Amino acid sequence: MRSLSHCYGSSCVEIMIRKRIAEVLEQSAVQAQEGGLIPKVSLPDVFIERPQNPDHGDYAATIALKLARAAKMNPLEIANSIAKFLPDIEGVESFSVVRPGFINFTLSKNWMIQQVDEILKRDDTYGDSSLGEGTRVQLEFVSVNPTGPLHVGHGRGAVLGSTLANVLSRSGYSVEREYYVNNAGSQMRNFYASLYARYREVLGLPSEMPSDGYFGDYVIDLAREIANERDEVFVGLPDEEAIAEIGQIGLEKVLSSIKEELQQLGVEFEVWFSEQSLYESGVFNKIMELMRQNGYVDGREGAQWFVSTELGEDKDNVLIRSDGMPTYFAADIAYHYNKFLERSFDKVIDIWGADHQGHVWRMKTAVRALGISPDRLQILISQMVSLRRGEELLKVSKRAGDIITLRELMDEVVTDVCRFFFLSRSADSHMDFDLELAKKESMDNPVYYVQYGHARIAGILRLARERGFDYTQGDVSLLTEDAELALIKKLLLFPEILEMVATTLEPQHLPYYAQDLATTFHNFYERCRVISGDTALTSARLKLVEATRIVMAKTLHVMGMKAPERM
RNA sequence: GCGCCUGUAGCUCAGUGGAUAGAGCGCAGCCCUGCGGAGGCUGAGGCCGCGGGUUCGAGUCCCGCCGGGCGUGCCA
Repeated sequence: MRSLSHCYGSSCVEIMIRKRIAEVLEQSAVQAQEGGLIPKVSLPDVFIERPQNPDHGDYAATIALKLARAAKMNPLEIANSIAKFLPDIEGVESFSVVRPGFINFTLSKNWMIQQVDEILKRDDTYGDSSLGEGTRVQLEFVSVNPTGPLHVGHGRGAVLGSTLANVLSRSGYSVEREYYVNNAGSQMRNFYASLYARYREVLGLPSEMPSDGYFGDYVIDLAREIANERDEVFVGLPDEEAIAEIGQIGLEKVLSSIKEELQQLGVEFEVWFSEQSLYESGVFNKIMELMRQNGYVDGREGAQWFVSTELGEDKDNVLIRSDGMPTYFAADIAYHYNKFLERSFDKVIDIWGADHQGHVWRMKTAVRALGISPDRLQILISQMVSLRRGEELLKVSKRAGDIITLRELMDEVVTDVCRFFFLSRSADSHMDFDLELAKKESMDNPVYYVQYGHARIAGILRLARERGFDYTQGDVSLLTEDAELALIKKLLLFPEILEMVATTLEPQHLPYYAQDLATTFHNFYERCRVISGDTALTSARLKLVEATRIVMAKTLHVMGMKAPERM
């Protein structure tokens, strides 16, 4: 099969027939225009959809319907005109023009069946694409202040980010994952002071917590830990010095426990970027100067303001407080300057929690003020997570006393289930995480349903090996049952799912696909005996089973989950 | 008040402007002489919050209202 897209990799071949259909349709539409059958209006993006109704074929094009208005023609007539120029397409058996103007395509069964061999050949690169054409994209996520433990909402963002990183790197993007460590702001100072106060308290010395300090119990635990390890070495120091030193130790401890938890959740980063370094490297001063030169900085009330109203924002924002301390926002501007102009990422994706919503617009405005196209910055907001257990509904709030930490969640729920559940909801939606369902190790739990599918497949392949079957020469054309074809069709959908996730940055399609694939496989399994006395048929079916294993394992792996051989 | 998100089956949620709106759980049934029953099949259950609009076509886009969440600091 010939490749339709620019490939920069070695063994990159596109299996996506959908792309081919779109391309051919566009050409035919142009030809119809040149032949005078359709007025020469500008063509809409050719979108090929998957009809829900099998009577409508495997793919459907709506280009004629979309053209109708501009062309001032009956869409059916347009569709017929385009259809006149449609050449034969490999893999497409037939097409038909249907009222009110759809062009429906039906794939050739024979072609579809042959794709099983194609998948086996591709193995775990099946579904990879060159969509991104090597675009360098930075994915920044989690980036929680190291002032305390992660909560479940952070876990959601972490899973979202790591999954998108997997998908994008499979789709021809060069991806770098980064955690921005806010180790410089006033919140950190506040945390250090709180920790120091607790430390003195642990040692029975007079102490005073900052009024807006961190009152969580974990600070006391941390202080106790430090007191145990370091005894009373900080007692003799002047307060400022002691706070700085003990703060540094606290920061490292919190950070390493954050790292550990994320690792347990299957989330890793190439870069841990220090906010402090923005000041040390001079980028911060540089962007302040730049913004000043461009006339976006104004001093009033003792502070330095970003005059974002000049750029259409509804209010100005403080960059440097009247006490001389830069705001988080100002540091973030320097950080984004660093991302775009010093490290030259083509594209930056930030994943923030819903509580940072108000920051989105001004960040985009600031990027614009630096002369960078805001289109290169994409900010995803992951909404709140609520936990429930039966009737008990607990909201997760940083401010409230009863924080539910990611640690607590992971103590109860295994990683794969956490990941699958977090991924199953679109980032835009607030989610209810049902602990009861998550902990069930039964068919009620979709995670086990999917993984069971994989284990079942592994079991069949294991048995085949034990019985000495060599299916490498199997003839896939023996796969003619409806259940077999349905399974093959589902496998052919996989590259489209990956492309959709890479394009929309909405990974919830993955768990849904995984369930769908598992269901289709189980159905096939019920109807088609794989290992039987018919050696030829067995070999053919083993090929299909192996192809299914490849796709199912990959779907799970992209989601950061295990594909178990046994359960 | 203003900004962002959200409202789809009893519950939790999918649904790239298209043709008859889906899944899981729950509910009512059915299917084990053979590869993993942690399975398969069937059924009931919907004014897609409400009202306008755009469009050949709206769960999807726009406006208004109602309900829920988050934000709205010289916090991050």
